[in-house]
Amino acid sequence: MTEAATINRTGRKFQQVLDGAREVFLRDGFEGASVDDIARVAGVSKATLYSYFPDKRLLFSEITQTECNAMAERALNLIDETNPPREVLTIAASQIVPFLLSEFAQRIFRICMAERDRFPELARAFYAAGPGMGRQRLAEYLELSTARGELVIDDVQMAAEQFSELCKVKLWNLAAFGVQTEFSQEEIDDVVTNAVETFMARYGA
Amino acid sequence: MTEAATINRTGRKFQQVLDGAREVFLRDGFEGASVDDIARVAGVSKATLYSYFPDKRLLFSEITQTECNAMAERALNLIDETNPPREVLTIAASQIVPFLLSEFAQRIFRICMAERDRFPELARAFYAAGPGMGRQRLAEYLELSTARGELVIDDVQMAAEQFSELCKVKLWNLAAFGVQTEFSQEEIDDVVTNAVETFMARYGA
DNA sequence: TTGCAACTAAACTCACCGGTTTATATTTTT
DNA sequence: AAAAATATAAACCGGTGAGTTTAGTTGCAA
Repeated sequence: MTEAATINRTGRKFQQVLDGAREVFLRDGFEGASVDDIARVAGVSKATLYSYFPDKRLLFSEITQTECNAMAERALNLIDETNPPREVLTIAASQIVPFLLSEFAQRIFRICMAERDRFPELARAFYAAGPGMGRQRLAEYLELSTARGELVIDDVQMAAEQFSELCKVKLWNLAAFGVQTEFSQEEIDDVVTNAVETFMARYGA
Repeated sequence: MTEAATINRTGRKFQQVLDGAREVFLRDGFEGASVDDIARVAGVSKATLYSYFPDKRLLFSEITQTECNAMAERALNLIDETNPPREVLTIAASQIVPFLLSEFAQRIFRICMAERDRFPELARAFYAAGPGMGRQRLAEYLELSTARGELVIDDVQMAAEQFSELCKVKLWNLAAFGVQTEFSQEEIDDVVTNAVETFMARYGA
């Protein structure tokens, strides 16, 4: 007994269900999304949906985990370690800032916050795959660059955190609180250059 | 006609309702809180509650607006402008960091994120009363200190934002994503001194 | 004492939602 | 073509939650 309550991935319309669930969950969050709505958007009957997934929670976990992995993948291929720090950091910031402001990153972040009590694992997984991974990657570069004598850093983890945080200045709060949703290239560049400038003022060789 | 659907503040137990609603909303958020539960915690019948507030939404707005104003009040009396920047900023950061990590600030933030689509005004009001107000206050000090020649800042708004953001390093993310909830004085001091150090490296005279 | 206003508990309406079942139809396999 | 697997619509179940109604109680003021 004790049915494993697992996911049945064999059906013809499995991918349709995933796609529909992704759309609705990203739009409405966990509580906000109704299973009927997901089935309708997926172009599938509710019974079919339930023949793949034992319940709503597992469907939600599946979607968000997939999304987190996809994000980690994207975040990984950002840094070219051969250039001098100022250049590397400027390029990195130029990619980090718009990503942090993207509809996608903002949605996922909000869902994590909203469902943190219901799904503590979700927020933690997102942290590990997203901000945590990015900072780790950055810390490795800073370590290398310090060894080369290009930077002077005693605590690379702290330095990496500070740089990430400097990338959130101004615009991220505006986006998160819904005060402003569109950002000009000038606004972004301003944040990027100031992040690099402040970072280099402290850690530049 | 078109009943104003307004709040009736005259009843004897009005304050009880507010107190109960504050507790339950802060604990469970908007969707998570049931009106029955609020009435029970407030020690009041549901009919009485509905004789004060036309609906749940308005009750929620009332509570959160009150909370935001209270927070703005607290945040205002932080800075003593007569001391040198390094000291002022260290003291400010020492108060800002623990506040950002407090159960209260975290709860309100999460509720704002969770209900951003349902109550866009709520998140914006919180931003204006909280982060926005704090940064404005800090910017004024930086302006003053720059005029005195103690600091060298061309864009004080940007500098204020950077300092606030440096206060969020490491610990705030851990708290927001539920990875860690308790923080030692050492962890906090580490963030504070590094925030001040980095800030002064860029903007110190 | 009477009358009135606030309050109460409890039952009730109505809508929605997660999940199941049923009876039928379509595809795929043999 | 027959059998087996898969999908379907629609009805259904049990539960919950917002908001209303009702019938009765408390307390105060004239």
